Amino acid sequence: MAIKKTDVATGQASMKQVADAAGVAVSTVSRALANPGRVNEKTRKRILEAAQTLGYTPNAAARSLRKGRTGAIMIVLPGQLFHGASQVIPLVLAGIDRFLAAHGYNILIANLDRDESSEAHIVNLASNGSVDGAIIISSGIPQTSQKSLTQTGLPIISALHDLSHHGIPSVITNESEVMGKMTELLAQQGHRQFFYVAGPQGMYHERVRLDGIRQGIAQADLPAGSLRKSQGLRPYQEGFQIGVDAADMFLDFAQRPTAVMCCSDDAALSFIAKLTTSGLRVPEDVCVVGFDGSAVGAFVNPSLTTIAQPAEAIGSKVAELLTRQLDGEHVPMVTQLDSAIVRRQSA
Amino acid sequence: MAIKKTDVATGQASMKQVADAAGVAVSTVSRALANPGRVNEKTRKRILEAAQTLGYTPNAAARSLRKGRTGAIMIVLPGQLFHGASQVIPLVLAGIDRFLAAHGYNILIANLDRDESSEAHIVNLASNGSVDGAIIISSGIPQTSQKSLTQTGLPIISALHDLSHHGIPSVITNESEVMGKMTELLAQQGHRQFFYVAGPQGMYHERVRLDGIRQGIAQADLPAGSLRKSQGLRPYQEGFQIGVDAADMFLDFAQRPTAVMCCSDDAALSFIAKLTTSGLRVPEDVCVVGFDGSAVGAFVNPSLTTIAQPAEAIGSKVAELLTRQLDGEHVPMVTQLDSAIVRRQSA
DNA sequence: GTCGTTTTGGCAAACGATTGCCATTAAAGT
DNA sequence: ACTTTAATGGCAATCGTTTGCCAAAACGAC
Repeated sequence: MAIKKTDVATGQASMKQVADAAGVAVSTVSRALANPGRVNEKTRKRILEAAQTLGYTPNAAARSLRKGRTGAIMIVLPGQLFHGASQVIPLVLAGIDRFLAAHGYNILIANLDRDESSEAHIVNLASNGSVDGAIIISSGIPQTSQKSLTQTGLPIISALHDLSHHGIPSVITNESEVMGKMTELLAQQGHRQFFYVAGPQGMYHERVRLDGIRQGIAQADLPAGSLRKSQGLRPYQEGFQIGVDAADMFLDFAQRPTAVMCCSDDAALSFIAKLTTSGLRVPEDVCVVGFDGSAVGAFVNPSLTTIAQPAEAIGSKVAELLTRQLDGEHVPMVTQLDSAIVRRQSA
Repeated sequence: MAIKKTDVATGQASMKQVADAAGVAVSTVSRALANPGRVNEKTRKRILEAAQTLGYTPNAAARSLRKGRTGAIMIVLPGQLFHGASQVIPLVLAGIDRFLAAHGYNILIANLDRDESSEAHIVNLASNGSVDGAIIISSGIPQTSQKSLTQTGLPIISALHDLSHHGIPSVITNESEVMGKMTELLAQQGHRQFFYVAGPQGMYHERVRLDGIRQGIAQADLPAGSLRKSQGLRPYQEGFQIGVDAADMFLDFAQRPTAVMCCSDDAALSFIAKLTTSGLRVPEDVCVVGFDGSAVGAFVNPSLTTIAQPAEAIGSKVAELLTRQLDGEHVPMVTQLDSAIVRRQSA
């Protein structure tokens, strides 16, 4: 603490220094910068010049301490990100980023993983005033043994997962409906036996997509037994292994289904690769459809029929809802956007 | 400002409230929490209990204002992230995250894009005291018309790009050497004409990799004219289009090269797809190798020969160097880690 | 019981910005 | 010229922590 007040070499310039340089009080500097009309245009210009010369940047900690807001939004990711070809999460992020940046918010990515320490970190960020709101992407509510994110009182919106029953406004897609439509389409093409390459059992997406398939099968007047599924022991991040495991199971069937629907494009790609290696032809012998609409799907052989979610739109919608909530508006508990079937060679 | 000091309903509990509840002064609470030995074990226990009951979490803004440090490290991404199958950046991130989390730092992802406003945002974060250090991943130095990141005085480390000539310690791989080795390997297999599917012209990676290929060609006693290359008009993010464009060029050659090396796996995948569609066989007619070691490469047909960078190791190394620099240690300007050739079917 | 030493806890000053309130000055109205 | 009103700038409190310094209390040695 031997540093003198007037020390200029200490990296950043403070408002005090700008004030001294311009010959005014700090309060005037503050107003000149934030409150356009409040200070005489002439002094204001002098202050701006001084700030410019000193390379002044307002200190974030001091500002948010005083204002009680930080202008930052926390993004909670589903964890162990990006281990496949799927681009859904990055695109959602891009949508969020675009909207929030345009509205003067910063985004703060809270986690790259979802282990115990990450959960603690997330809840802590929410509790210690680092952020003004949170967006949960495609996952459940972060919580530690002590406290859950909802208990922090922070405004939260969920993307891709329906968490409305926990009181969290959610932006989701009609994935159930689209899966049903896809099933009907395949049935119309003459398929009678279906196989679903499942993601992690019991997860939200799995429940609703499976529901959709079952409805599609009923709609096509086929027996419920027309659908078989893989076990669903792995998380989405292990998409390629999901496909490989499922292919092993598939190849062992005495009577093989002819239409295969996968929980992700990653799973579909490795599933197809394994089938091809075993001498089966896609789509001649077996039709395979993915899920996600990954860009890579257009550049593989055969190109991949899949379901594309409006990922970027979901992102900006979620961001919009959060900012509206921060402004005290009331937002709908469920917002639904439409996914689309992308028809290519594999089905 | 009509809120009374004693107002408890205001969300977060403050240290003052904990102090009151425990019947001590705030300074004692602070010491009890941070400075184990400094306060009597009995009062300490009472304070911890009070904190627990009130759900106290120290305010981040206040703490960092006082301490002058935030405990956060800024990550600068190369922009428009993750539009292909490459996993390099995410893996580097994972490595960074693991190391920094273990050492008590938070990570703050500064940008998802790299446009003008992102650059400004990055420089601003560095200037306003939000972070203690920065890691630049595979890109140049962020700068606005006013100020560059280096001028903020913030400790910086670079990953994947060699920025040592700007005074920034850098962790890179031997990509030049490996490309040379790969070229020699192909020459040994009998290939005499090479084609390089180029990334954005003039970029660091492009220069060193091309150098490596040229050296490999010289090493194999082949004329410099054995190497042709595509134009390199697109950024890495448009990897699939890079491959498609290059394939168009390739197919137009009167005398086609038989060995193709690509700047990314994305480019290799779409290049192969286009060739296959045009009736060429890989690897029988043309050998193709990628770059990145993407997971998807093992699950396509033919599976992709590629070069895998030690991405996660790079991440943790970069993080380690930064923490050491923050502790006042001197760190080497260049650290090099080894990439490896992954031999699969496409070459 | 006295004196010296070590614990232990509190006071108050920072950190850097924002903002309510007041004093001064300038402009306008009569 | 005198009063009223508006414009302008400064003082000082405040946000929630951390920490140097000091005083009180506890302890030990004699």
